[in-house]
Amino acid sequence: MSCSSAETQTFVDIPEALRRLVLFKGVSDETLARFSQEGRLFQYPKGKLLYLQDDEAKSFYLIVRGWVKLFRETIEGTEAVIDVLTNGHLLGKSAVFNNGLHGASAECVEEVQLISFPIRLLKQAIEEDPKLALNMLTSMSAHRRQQGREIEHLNIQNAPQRIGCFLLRLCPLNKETEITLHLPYDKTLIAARLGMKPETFSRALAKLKGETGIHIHGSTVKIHDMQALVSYTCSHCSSTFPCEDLKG
Amino acid sequence: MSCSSAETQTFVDIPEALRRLVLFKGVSDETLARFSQEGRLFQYPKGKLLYLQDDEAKSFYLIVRGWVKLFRETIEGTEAVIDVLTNGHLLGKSAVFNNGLHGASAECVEEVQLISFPIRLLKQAIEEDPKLALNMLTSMSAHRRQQGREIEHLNIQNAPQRIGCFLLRLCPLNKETEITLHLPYDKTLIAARLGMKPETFSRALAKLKGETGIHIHGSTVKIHDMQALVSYTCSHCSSTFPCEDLKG
DNA sequence: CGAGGGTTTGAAGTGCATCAAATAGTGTGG
DNA sequence: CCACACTATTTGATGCACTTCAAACCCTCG
Repeated sequence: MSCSSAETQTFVDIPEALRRLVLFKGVSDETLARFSQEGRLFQYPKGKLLYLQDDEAKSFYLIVRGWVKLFRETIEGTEAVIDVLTNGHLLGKSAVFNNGLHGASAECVEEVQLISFPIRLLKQAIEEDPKLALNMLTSMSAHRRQQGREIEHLNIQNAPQRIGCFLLRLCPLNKETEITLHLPYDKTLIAARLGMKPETFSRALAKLKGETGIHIHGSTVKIHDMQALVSYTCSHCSSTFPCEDLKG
Repeated sequence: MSCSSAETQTFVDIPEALRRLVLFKGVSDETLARFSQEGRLFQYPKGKLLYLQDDEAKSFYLIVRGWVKLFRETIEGTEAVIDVLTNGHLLGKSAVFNNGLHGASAECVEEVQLISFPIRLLKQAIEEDPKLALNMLTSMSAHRRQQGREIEHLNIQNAPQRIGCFLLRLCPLNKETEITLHLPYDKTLIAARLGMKPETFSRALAKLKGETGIHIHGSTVKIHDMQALVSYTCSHCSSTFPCEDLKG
């Protein structure tokens, strides 16, 4: 396994990490063992490019720690951020159905630990293990629904509402009381993720603050009236509040 | 099979129609026969609602003729058009992975002929026939890529460019010479499909005309310089021109 | 012919982008 | 611990794109 720049290896229980994934739920021990055996842990610094759009996909990855940005860019250099992924998310697996090519580029947003697996294992396992194929279908379907919501958001939510929606998806669902949370990555990236400019993000966040009484200090957000945030944000969306989340 | 309003039955070769679908490629004759046997042809008038978002899905559908609008709406009544489908497209199948609920509403845009199949057949067949599961994965994956492109378009293309992209996807790829085509459904609906208002569509189309030399008369579009259209449109997109299409 | 929906046009407003500059925050070396 | 460099974030001023509201036009169909 040849790898370019600054990466170190630490201990991670790969079989255990795999077992926790929805994608591998109910999958045969043999299959799991094969993945475990060929999985390799890496650590990459901020800025490390994992792969480029249209690269041939040799591996797919499970993120163990840190954030990875998925993006595509036009000839003119404009960049569209597709998604930003972290712990427990899988990366690059859909190349299996894309002629073996990556559909987007992936870059580490900060120091990242991930496990890489040969993508041929996945391709093979999907064909041989029907359970894995079903899991893949479930996960892909959830992803599709999520994308559908995003298309809708871009169409009918304004900037402050898109931010509200982003914040709500960070909230733990159980507690009723005041919620404090931290923005998971920097505001510029959140802005790009939501399809807006940093300046717009800043102003929209200020507006959201005024409209819903949330409190912001740096990357800390305090929500004391969840209901106000939900009603301001979700009125312009066809989904009802606790929107499903997705991993894998 | 109970059905509400004005529908009539005509002859359609259901086994043949199924065989043409990518989704059923390589699927066992037995499975195909089961679907054929339970498939029912219907004809619905313009405006007919096939199902509503969050309805329990009893059937999925294969469109034989006509156009069907897929949409979702907010509590406040704003409508987002997800997609508009026609001949050879399947409708409602993803409910299998959505707890048996439809993820969007579906309405006939004009007189429509379609074949309905019990969705339980599909659910069952996916679990029993690995080939069908794989086909489903392939088709879902293509759909996901398409959605990805749409998210990108909403982010980085302007209105005239989105229309240009829409037109390009209607063009046959072989011929080099002048292309004449007809808008497949009315402009108001195209506008909604592209995430803009009818007025914007009208003005943006006029602008596109000025920029690329296309000619428009009613619903007829003449493109004499394909290259001009491609370069105006696709410069703000991360995909290169002949974007893949998808059915099923 | 007249009604009604689809389409276009005009005038005015809103939201987001852009450009420019100030401010806050972070990490570095001294 | 401070000064500097550099980046992230905010703020202000201005412009463009798309929307909104209103009205005209056009086409089809009864």
